[in-house]
Amino acid sequence: MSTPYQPEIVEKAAQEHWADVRSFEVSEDPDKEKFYCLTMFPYPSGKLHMGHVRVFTISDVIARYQRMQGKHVLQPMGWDAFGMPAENAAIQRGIPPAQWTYKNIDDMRGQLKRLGYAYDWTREVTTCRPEYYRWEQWLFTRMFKKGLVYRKNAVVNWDPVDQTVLANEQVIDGRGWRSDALVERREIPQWFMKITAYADELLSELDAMPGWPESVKTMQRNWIGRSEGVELSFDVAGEGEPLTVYTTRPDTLMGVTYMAVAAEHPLAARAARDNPRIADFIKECTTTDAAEATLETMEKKGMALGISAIHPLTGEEVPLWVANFVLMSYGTGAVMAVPGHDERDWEFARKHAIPIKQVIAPADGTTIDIDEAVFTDKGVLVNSGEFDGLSSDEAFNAIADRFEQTGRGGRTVNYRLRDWGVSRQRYWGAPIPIIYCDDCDAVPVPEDQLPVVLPENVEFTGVGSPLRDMPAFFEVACPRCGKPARRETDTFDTFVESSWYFARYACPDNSDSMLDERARYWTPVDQYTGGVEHAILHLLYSRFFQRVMRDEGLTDVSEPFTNLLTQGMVLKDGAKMSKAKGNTVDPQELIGKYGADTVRLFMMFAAPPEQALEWSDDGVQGSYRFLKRFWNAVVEHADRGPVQPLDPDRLDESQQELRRKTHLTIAKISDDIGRRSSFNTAVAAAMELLNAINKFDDDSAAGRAVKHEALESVVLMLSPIVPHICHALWHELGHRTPLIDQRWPDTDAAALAVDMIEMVVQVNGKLRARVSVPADADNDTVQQLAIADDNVKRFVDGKDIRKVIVVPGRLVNIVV
RNA sequence: GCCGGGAUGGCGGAACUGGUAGACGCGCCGGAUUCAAAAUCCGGUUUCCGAAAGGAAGUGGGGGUUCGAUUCCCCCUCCCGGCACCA
Repeated sequence: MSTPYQPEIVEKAAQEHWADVRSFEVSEDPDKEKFYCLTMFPYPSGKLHMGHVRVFTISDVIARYQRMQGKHVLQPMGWDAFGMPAENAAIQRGIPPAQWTYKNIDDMRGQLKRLGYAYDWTREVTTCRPEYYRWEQWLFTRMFKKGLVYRKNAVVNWDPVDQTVLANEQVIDGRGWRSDALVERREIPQWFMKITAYADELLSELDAMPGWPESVKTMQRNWIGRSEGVELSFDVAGEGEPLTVYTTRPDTLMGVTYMAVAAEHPLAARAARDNPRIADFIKECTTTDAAEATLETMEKKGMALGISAIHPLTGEEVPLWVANFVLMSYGTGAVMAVPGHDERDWEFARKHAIPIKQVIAPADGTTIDIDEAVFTDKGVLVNSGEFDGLSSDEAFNAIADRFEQTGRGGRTVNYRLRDWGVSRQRYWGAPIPIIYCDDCDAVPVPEDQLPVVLPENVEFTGVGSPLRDMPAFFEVACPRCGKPARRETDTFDTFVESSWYFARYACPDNSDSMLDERARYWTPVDQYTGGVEHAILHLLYSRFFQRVMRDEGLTDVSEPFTNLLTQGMVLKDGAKMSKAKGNTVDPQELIGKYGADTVRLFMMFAAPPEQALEWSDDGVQGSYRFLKRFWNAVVEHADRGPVQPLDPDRLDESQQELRRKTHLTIAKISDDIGRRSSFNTAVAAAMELLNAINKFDDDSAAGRAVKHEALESVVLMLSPIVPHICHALWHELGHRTPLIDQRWPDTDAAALAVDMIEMVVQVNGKLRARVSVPADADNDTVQQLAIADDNVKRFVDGKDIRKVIVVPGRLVNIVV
């Protein structure tokens, strides 16, 4: 009786072997082709969840596959350890955020090890450690000196009851999640990084990134939102300062019938001084959260200010409105409104009985009724005086020229992208290295005083940051003049840590500089894998930081991630697994029941990596069943003793057939994993081959040799996905050297050759027969064979053959 | 609201460049084994008509291009991700 499959024993043995010989620890070797395989590092939230298991397994399969291709593979792991959940846990359980975080990291590291991932644990990075975040503090001070960071007022969600700033996530239906108070938009001074200085480069380089999904590049392009337009100024009656607006459609300028400013705009404030209704309206506008989705979906409201702007071309007066959909943080906080040719302006004008003027007519000469429907396409100018008859594009230039000549505006390039606000009014983050001095203003902390260490043993109440109650932290001397000064108590956005960790894995132990020569060897990341929810922010900030580091002379690399794979979520009952929904499945439990390999196999088999994966308990059992069949097939074969060497020239037909299947499968799986990242079909192909092996009943010496080759191939090809069972089965097949050091199998082209192929015959596009034809038959022969088929005759006889299409090797379509 | 993605048997999915729709797995049905059950093994399984051979329909809905469309184009519905302080 053979040994049954016992995952716990098999997996322990494999993991001990990898640990003993330090299989995954790598150092720089310029003679070898490197492959840097990285997963978006996890937030240490407590325990591993299925989403983690999925993304880490995908990455591990790629890393192990590349290693078998002979690459020198680095796969590190670390912790995105700052963030709000630690503060929440601290409030709920009275544990300091640091203590909670370190405990979670220890738990999750243990779970990762049990899953057998090929990580170089000597490079582990934890972002809440001063030895990590000191370098982003250092880079911030460098950026300060270059003018790449600056301070300005910016909007936050203010909870008037708890007297705290809330994250967008903490605002539920416009109310604070704990206080239930209506949230207000409030402006406070915050630090910004000038990502817009890199907008052009971040945009144009996307064209040279074939390794990224088109969808992600499109999202980034749209997010950066480069537009070419015209900036023009309107005089305001009774005001010295003109009102400047930006438009991409200066051709519609003659159709302006009103203008709108943001609630926070000085002109709105002026009008509110002697009009309490306007003051109330402005108050109402700021009683909302700051999320763009909220502002874009709420009812469009506005109020006339009783102030007029002067149309810069006609001199006519147009009324000025304050509107809740105009944002102070976008552009100038003011827009010109052309209701005839802009959807939102049209609806607003209809609602408030503002005149709608048609100034663009369709280019094809059709007439339209502008009071019935808005017309947003480009066309030909009408009702526009001297510009009548020009096309929209001609008018764009004519009007832009006019403003440039009069000095009242001109062509500008505008970006939707805004500078990155990095200040957070929270405790559990990296301190922003700034000291405020009454005389010297904001002074960056000098390099020799870094890091600014976050005190870890704190009393955490949840109302405001504890740093504000710690004079020992914030009472400092001004680094420039030595007078008493105050340290910044805001911390960095946690996206700052995740914007450069990938580079730090190359040299996590360097205490003298942010990066060193080792980073030049390992970066850029060859394969980056993570959730599609990071398609814009994290990936764009990382691309920005990489360039800042480049311009600081730390690296020559501009793009941090050469190839990107965005994996889908893990769902159960059609919804994302989450504690709140109570539909989570604990990976630990499943590993205990079936072993890590079964969980890994199911994750890779159940869905393509980019798509959402629907959890299925039955599916996991199916994966377990497959591994048992796999185990038994190899063990039973091995139990029959050693095999003779394979002689490919002396095989009978069924032996040739199995050998052909083996090499077809090698070609298929190599392509699926290596080129397509299509792991689910790779597993399916391996299952098919194993089914063929199990049906192959031939105990002759040649038969056993063919079977041996087939089983070895399956073991090698499944090893990136289920490395533990394959490690054991490789030994079972008689090998002394461990599987982890084996190369990927090669396809033998000679084994793929066939004499006859099956072709499909269609009549008028409908499948009518299958015919067997010689592989080298020409089109005429194929056509004759197809028409000779009895069932084909039934549909062709008595009709005229109009056309015959032969797709070589595939099908014949007879059109009658 | 805006940007990106998705929809295929009872279920997860396959069909890669416009060329056999439903690979592989789950579930279910039937059989073998068993005192019995579990486990395992063998066979079947899109729907409808038919004993079968075979035929008809069929990839979210509507239209179009093509000898041929799950695949390309237009319109629509629903679902998911992101929207700058969740990570």
